[in-house]
Amino acid sequence: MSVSAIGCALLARLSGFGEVGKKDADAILTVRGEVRNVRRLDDISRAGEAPKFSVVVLRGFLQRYVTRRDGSRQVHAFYIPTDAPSLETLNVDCLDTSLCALVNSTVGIIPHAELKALIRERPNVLDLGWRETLVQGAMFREWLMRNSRLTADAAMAHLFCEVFVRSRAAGLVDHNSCELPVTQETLADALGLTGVHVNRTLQALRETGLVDHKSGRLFIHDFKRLAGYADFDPAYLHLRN
Amino acid sequence: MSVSAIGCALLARLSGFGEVGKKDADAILTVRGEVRNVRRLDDISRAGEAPKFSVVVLRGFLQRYVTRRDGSRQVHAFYIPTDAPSLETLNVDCLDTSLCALVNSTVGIIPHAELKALIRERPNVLDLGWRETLVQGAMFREWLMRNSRLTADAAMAHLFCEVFVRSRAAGLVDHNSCELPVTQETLADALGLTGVHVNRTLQALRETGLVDHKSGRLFIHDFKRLAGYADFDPAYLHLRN
DNA sequence: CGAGAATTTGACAAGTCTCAACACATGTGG
DNA sequence: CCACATGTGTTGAGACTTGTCAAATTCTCG
Repeated sequence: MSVSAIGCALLARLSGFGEVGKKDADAILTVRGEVRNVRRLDDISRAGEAPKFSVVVLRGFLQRYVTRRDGSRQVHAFYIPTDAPSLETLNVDCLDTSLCALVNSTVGIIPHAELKALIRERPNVLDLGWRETLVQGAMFREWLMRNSRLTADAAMAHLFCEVFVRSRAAGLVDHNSCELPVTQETLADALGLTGVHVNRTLQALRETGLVDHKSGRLFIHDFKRLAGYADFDPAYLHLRN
Repeated sequence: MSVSAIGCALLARLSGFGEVGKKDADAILTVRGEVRNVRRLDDISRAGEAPKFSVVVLRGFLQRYVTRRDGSRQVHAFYIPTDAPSLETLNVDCLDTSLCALVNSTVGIIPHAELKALIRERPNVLDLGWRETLVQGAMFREWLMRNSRLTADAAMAHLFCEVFVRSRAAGLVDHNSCELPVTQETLADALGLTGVHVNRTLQALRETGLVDHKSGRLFIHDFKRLAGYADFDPAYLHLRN
């Protein structure tokens, strides 16, 4: 059995929120797929297309987004290594969102045919895929709450908490900081704000001393108080432990 | 074979966005479950609980929501007859949202044990459940965009379009109107606005002559122009035809 | 070093919220 | 049938948050 990097990332993700049996794990680990490098701002898939593959992030940082007719943009999710942004597209005819890299990244491309073969062999994997979709749904709901109910400063703090907790779960936190390689403009697209207002809000958060974001990195100086500031509760991420 | 009302609704829902094979359909139709009447504002399940059953709406109107510590509320979705709000809870340990009725309603309660038996017998049903979860995810994303990017009037028009299109797909539209039995306060909880502002916004929409909402019913006088007003594109609902 | 991108700043406009009061409908008990 | 309580819808005035626009500054990278 030859273990692939893609299989490795996929297994890390799927076992993040549920027990994965030995045989299923072995099958997942041998997923072949194709490793692809994507450059910053390259689209991996586009709204309107028919999906032909699913994606696992191996390195870098992606976002899922839509561009509206008037040019404004809404970011729906950020994806860090081991995330599987489009597992669910296996079941859909036409994509309604786009996926792009926010920094040069490496992704695993898993053709739907291969995914289907894996599921045929190990039906439990279907459960895991469903569960992954469901957890992403919970995250969308939290983003909805965040952008609808929180003021700009609390919303930004809340988003920072999410990125930090998910990075920690993926083993990507170094001391008290993690990657968040986005511009303030992108942050604005995620939070439903303006670039200008994000700038001012970030300055305000900076002054609290709880958190900072610079040169594409997030520095959490006091997670507990930041979580309190944002009323952040990680339950919706459905992480184990 | 004895066809149940619950099975009927479930099949209507699942076949709404994908072909369902004959044998699968037959199996779904015989789902037993339990028919339950719930009164207005009764919770069917609550955030924090461990889920034990899934739900199909047979009659009435439900919402999925969270209440925040400060008392504010975010509605994540409205559910009309044939919707299956919590199919996906089959795979989750702890609910992160609550489900309640907004008018006296009748729901089908399907114990997880029975659902699991159905899936064991007809594995394709798993696919359908996954797909249902995925479509709901697409809806959450659209709600996120709506509340983040649209002004109050466009957002309200957009929500009205969604309710109307989904009601039409479920065969619940009478001439040019459908049920939307919610107070302005509830509308505010869904749109991320204040009750007061919803009131004023609704008046503004009323004056356009495109749409009205009164005594729990939505009247669409000119769907096409309303959709234009809100830049509404139903693709995200993934309805067939 | 230069060019383009990203961040920062200021002044002002617009959208939405807050609070408080009032109007209207509904249903209940007397 | 009335009196009343309650929930819902409506209105007004003023405050606050966020957006808009335009320019200046700093950063990044070839």
